[in-house]
Amino acid sequence: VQVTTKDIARVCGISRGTVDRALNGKPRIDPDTKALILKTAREMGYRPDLLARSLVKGRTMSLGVVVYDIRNRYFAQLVSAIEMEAKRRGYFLNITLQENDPEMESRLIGNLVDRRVDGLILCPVNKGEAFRAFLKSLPAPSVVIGNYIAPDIPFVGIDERAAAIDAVELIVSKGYERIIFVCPPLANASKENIYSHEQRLAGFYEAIGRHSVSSRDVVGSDDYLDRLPSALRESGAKTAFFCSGDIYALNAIRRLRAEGLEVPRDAGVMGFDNIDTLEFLLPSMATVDTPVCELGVLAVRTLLDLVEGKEAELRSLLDYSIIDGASL
Amino acid sequence: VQVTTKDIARVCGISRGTVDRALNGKPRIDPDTKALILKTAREMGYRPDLLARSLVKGRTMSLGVVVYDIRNRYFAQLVSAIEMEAKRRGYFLNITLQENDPEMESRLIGNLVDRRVDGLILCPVNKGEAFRAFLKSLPAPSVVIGNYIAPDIPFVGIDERAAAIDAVELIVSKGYERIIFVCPPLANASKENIYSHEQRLAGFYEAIGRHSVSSRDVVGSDDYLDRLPSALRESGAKTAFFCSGDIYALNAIRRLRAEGLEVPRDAGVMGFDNIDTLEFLLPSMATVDTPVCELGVLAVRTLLDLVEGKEAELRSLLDYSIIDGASL
DNA sequence: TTGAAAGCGCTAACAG
DNA sequence: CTGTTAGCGCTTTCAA
Repeated sequence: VQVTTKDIARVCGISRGTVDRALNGKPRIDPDTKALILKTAREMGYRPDLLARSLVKGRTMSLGVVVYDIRNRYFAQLVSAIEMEAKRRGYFLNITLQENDPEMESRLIGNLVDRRVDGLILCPVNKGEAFRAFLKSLPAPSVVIGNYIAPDIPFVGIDERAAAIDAVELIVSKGYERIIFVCPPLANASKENIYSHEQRLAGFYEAIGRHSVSSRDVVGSDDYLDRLPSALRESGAKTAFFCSGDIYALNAIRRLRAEGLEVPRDAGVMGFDNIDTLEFLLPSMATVDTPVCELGVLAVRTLLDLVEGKEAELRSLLDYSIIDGASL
Repeated sequence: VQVTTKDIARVCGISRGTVDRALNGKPRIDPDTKALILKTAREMGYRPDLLARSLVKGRTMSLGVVVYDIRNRYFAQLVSAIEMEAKRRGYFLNITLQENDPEMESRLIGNLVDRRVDGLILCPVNKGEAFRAFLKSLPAPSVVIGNYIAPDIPFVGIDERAAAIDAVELIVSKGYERIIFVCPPLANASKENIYSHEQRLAGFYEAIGRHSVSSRDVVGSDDYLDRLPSALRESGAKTAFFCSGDIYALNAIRRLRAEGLEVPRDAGVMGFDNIDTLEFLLPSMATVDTPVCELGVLAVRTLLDLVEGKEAELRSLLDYSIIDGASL
C-alpha cells in the first residue's frame, strides 16, 4: 500500500531520478515538471521511507541514548534536555535503560550501533580499558556524561571534586565539627562506574584534611540508613551528613525523623545534584547544583560535532554552584 | 569498513544465501558449513545491519513514543515502564516530546512513521475527528494512554470520573463544607486534549451534586495560584482544594504557606496521580494513585498484539486507589 | 544442502 | 534538464 518514488515516476511518466530531484529540492530540474511531481506526490499521499534513505546515505539522523533509569529525576531532566536539543538539530533519539547492569549496557550499545545510530550519549555503568576499547571499536562516536571512561572518550561533566570541596567548606563554615560522607554507591565500586562519586569522595577527603574536623567518617554501604542514627549518637560533636546525591539526603532526613531526630536541630544534611524534587521540600535543603540541562545540550553538541566530522572537546567541565539551605 | 554477509560468503567461498541460513539459524544447512560460517563471521567481527534487515522485512522492531515532557514525574515513570516491557519483548523505543504543541505532535508522529516504527504509544495533546482520521491513516497502529481520542483508537487508562467521585467522597467524609476543584488545564480545553481532566471535572460535579456541599467552585485558569488565597478567605466554610494533578496541589500548598495559611489547618488539599515526589513530602498528601507502571506495560502489550496482527482490547481500564493523607 | 537472482525504496553517478 | 544504471546489505524465492 506504500506509495514509492517509482509510483510517482510511473504516474507522471517520468524517471525516478527526476522524482528524486523534485522531492529533495535538488538543482537541474524544470520548474514545471517539479511542480507536477510535487503535486502528484501530495495527491498520492507519498511519504519518504527514511529507512531506505538511511541505508543508502549511511546516516540515520538518530542518536542512541543509554542511561541508568529515567525515573531518577537527574536522568529525566538530562534526557529531556538531550531530546530537545537533538530534535532542534533534526535528530531523533533511541533511548534505552541499562538498569545498572554492565552486561545489559554493552548489549544495548551493540544493538543501537547495529541499528546504525549516528552517535551515542552514555551515562555508563561500565568502566575500564575493555569498555574503552569497545567504544573505540564502534563505527559511531560516543560522548559520556558524568562517568568518565578514558582521556580519549569525550566527556562532559562538572568538576565533582572541586564541588565536594566547596560543599565541605560550606558545612564547616556553619560550625559543624564532624562531617560524615554518605555514599552508598561506594559499595559497588568494584563492579560499576562510580567515577563521579569517587571524585566527590576525594574532594571530601581533601577538604577535611584542610580543617581540624574531628572525624572523616564515610558511610559507603547500601544499608546506610540503618547506620546514620547510631553514627549520630556515638559522638556529641555537632555533626553533618554530606550525602553524595539528593536522594540519599532525602532518605536520610526521613529516617532520622522516624527516629525522633530533627534536621538541622540534631544533625545537618547536605545533598548533591539539586534534583527538582527539592523544590517542594521544607525545610529547604543545602545541595550542589549540577547544570543538568546544560550538560545534556553540550553532550548533544559535542556528539554532533563528532558525527559531522569536526573536532570536538574531549573534556568539558561546566560550572556548578553551591546552594545553601535550611537543612544545615 | 563494514563486514557484510557478502564478505563472509567470499571468504568462505560460499553463497550469500547459505551465510544467511547459518547466521539466522535457518534449516536445510550442513552443520559443518554452518560452523565454518559462524566461526569466520565471529573472526571477521560481523555485525548485522538492522537497517537493511528492516527494509526487506518490513519491520523495525522499534516503537515510537510521544509524550508531553519526561521531566514530569508521571511521564518519566510511564516511559520507564514502557521501555522495560518493550525491551523485554525485543523492541527498542524512539522517544520524543511534543511539548504541548499539537502541530509538533503531528509532525513527530509523521516522522516516526516515516522511520517505520512498528507501532506508536501516545499521550496525545491533539484530539478530535481530524486527529482520529490521521492516526487511522497511518500504516502503524497506535495505542493511547490517558487522553482518549475515539472508540476505535485503542485506549489504556483509568476511570478518571469514578476516581474523582471517590476522591470527593473522601473529602466530604472529612467534614469539608466547600470543595474547590483546581484544574488549570481547563484553560486550554479548546486547543488541547485534556480528556482526563474533563473526566475528573465531570466526576467532581456528579459527586458534589450528591451532597449538600455549599459550593461547586472550579478554578480553571493558569493563574490559579493567585486565586486560591482569596477564594479561601471569601467564605468561612471549611474548605478543601481538590487539585487535578499533584503538581497543582504541591504548588497550592506552597502558595498558601507563603500567605501564612497552613494545610490542613486553614484548608484541605487533595491531589491526583500520586507522583513519587510525594514520597518525601511532609505532611503527607491525600491523592489518587494511578497505576502508571501497569498502564505503560499494558499499553505495550496492547500495541504488540496489534503489531502482531492479533485482536486487542479497544478500551482497558485499570484500578486506581484513593490515598488518604495529612493534607486533609 | 546450496547457489543464483530478484527485490525492499532510495540516492548517486554518469551519460545523454 | 532528464534518463539510465548501479548499489546500500539483507532476505527470499526458486531452481539445481
